[in-house]
Amino acid sequence: MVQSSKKIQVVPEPTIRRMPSYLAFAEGLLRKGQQFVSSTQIANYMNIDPTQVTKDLSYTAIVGKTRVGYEVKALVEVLSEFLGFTVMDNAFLVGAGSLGSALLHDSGLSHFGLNIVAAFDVNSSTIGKKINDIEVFHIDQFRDLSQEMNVIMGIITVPAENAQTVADLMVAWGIKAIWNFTPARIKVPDDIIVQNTTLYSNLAIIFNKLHNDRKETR
Amino acid sequence: MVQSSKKIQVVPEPTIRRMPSYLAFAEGLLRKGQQFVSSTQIANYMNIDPTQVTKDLSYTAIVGKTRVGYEVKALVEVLSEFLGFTVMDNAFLVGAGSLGSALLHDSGLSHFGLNIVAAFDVNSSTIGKKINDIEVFHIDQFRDLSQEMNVIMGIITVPAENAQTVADLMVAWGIKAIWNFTPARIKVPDDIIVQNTTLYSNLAIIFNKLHNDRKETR
DNA sequence: TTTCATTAAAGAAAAATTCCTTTAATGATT
DNA sequence: AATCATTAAAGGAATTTTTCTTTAATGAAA
Ligand SMILES: NC(=O)c1ccc[n+]([C@@H]2O[C@H](COP(=O)([O-])OP(=O)(O)OC[C@H]3O[C@@H](n4cnc5c(N)ncnc54)[C@H](O)[C@@H]3O)[C@@H](O)[C@H]2O)c1
Ligand SMILES: NC(=O)c1ccc[n+]([C@@H]2O[C@H](COP(=O)([O-])OP(=O)(O)OC[C@H]3O[C@@H](n4cnc5c(N)ncnc54)[C@H](O)[C@@H]3O)[C@@H](O)[C@H]2O)c1
Repeated sequence: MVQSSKKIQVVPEPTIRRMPSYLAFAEGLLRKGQQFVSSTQIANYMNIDPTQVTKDLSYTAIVGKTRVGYEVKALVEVLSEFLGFTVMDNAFLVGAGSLGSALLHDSGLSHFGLNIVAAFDVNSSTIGKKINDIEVFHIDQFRDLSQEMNVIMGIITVPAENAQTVADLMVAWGIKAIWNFTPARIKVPDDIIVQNTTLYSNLAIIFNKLHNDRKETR
Repeated sequence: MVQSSKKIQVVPEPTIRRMPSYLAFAEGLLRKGQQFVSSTQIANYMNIDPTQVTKDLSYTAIVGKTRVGYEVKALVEVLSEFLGFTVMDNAFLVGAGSLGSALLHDSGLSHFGLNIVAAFDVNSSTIGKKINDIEVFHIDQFRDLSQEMNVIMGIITVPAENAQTVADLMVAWGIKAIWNFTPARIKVPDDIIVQNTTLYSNLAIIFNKLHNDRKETR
């Protein structure tokens, strides 16, 4: 079948999912001063097949050296670049509750290219406060701020029943991607990217394995 | 090919991943008083193919009625049961920092069958406190408590560099499954179930789509 | 210098997953 | 009562992803 625009994204999603872990591993090796790392080593760390690693890495610019492996420093650079972690993207977070606060606290996000510039809520007890130096505004101020700052991503951490309302708001003010942490599935125009992160799916997988006495890592 | 022990887990992992969202949707309909729901409706909500829904649901006990769909009440019950959300499992959480606290606050977990009975940390400023009625102990008290309580799962929310230490501890005290929120990949015996939940993978997927001007939901 | 073992890379095969097609059932409409 | 349209279910095709196999390169060891 001829696919015109779909051919753009050739990198399999599972590959992209694994890459941040490759990166984290490589960064660790870099700190320890290791110069080269083989696909076998990475595969062993990840509990996957070595050819999976080479295939995944073949999507990036890096080339390995036979009998030696990949240069750790180059690997870190190439993966960071490839994953878009080197350019900072600005984001708004809506719902500065338990999960929202945790994300605001997470320095890992800024390390991986995401800069949360402001948070929003409706609860007067949190509005006006600063969480990890990020101010919490009332949701009504959303408009003014999104214009000023160059914000392309919205993070939704409100209760599930309010997810759609918040999503609509985000779309209205020109946000391009939404990271949705609620179990609710939101409806947005086709050109808006939505990434649903449902923690409970992971729970379901664990329970399934537990009840079937299985022993996989993945 | 003949598969002896591997045949036990016949349910595809992607199916299990989708099920909690079906459940959340069905629960919403139940609250609204809707009696039946068709695969088309569910698929529309999830932005997937309707046959995917029927195939997924075919792994459970529920049978749909032609021209009507699935009974919402039965669907909720069957999915909850199937996903193991009806039996409560006890868990320990180690690392009562930002993310750990968020999880301790999350009532969704107990709704989905996970009961965090105690938290552990090394930071004296949090030890002794209660987060959402769950007490934070010093990590050294881990042993005594895991014996007393019937704890089968360990949740790791410490900094990545301490993940392995904590995992070793959890294994030593008989925990059967580990839910690992750090980007580090931990090494455990084969019979221990590990579920890695790396939020940064989701970030990588968003960035990839953003940079390729794609427009998928998934 | 020669042999050996380890490795990346590429391509093929296998497996898993999704998507499509067909069939039969049945509530709603006429 | 007859027709129509919607739906679940089952099977198979297509696609995607993983795993296996082969090849060539090269550092280390003999
Ligand atoms: N806490 C967790 O660890 C966790 C885990 C998995 C999923 N989640 C999901 O994340 C979401 C949030 O969970 P939480 O535990 O942080 O809940 P929470 O109640 O602690 O926080 C929600 C926040 O959103 C705010 N809010 C509500 N409606 C709003 C609106 N329309 N606009 C702006 N702000 C609004 C509330 O004032 C509150 O501060 C839920 O959907 C939950 O299922 C949370
Ligand atoms: N905060 C987030 O939203 C977020 C998002 C994605 C991933 N993560 C990951 O989750 C992990 C924790 O992140 P965080 O933001 O909660 O960090 P944090 O620093 O807020 O919390 C870590 C906690 O672990 C405790 N700790 C450290 N070593 C310990 C040990 N050996 N035993 C027991 N407790 C110990 C610390 O005292 C601290 O309270 C990190 O690996 C991070 O990458 C966090």
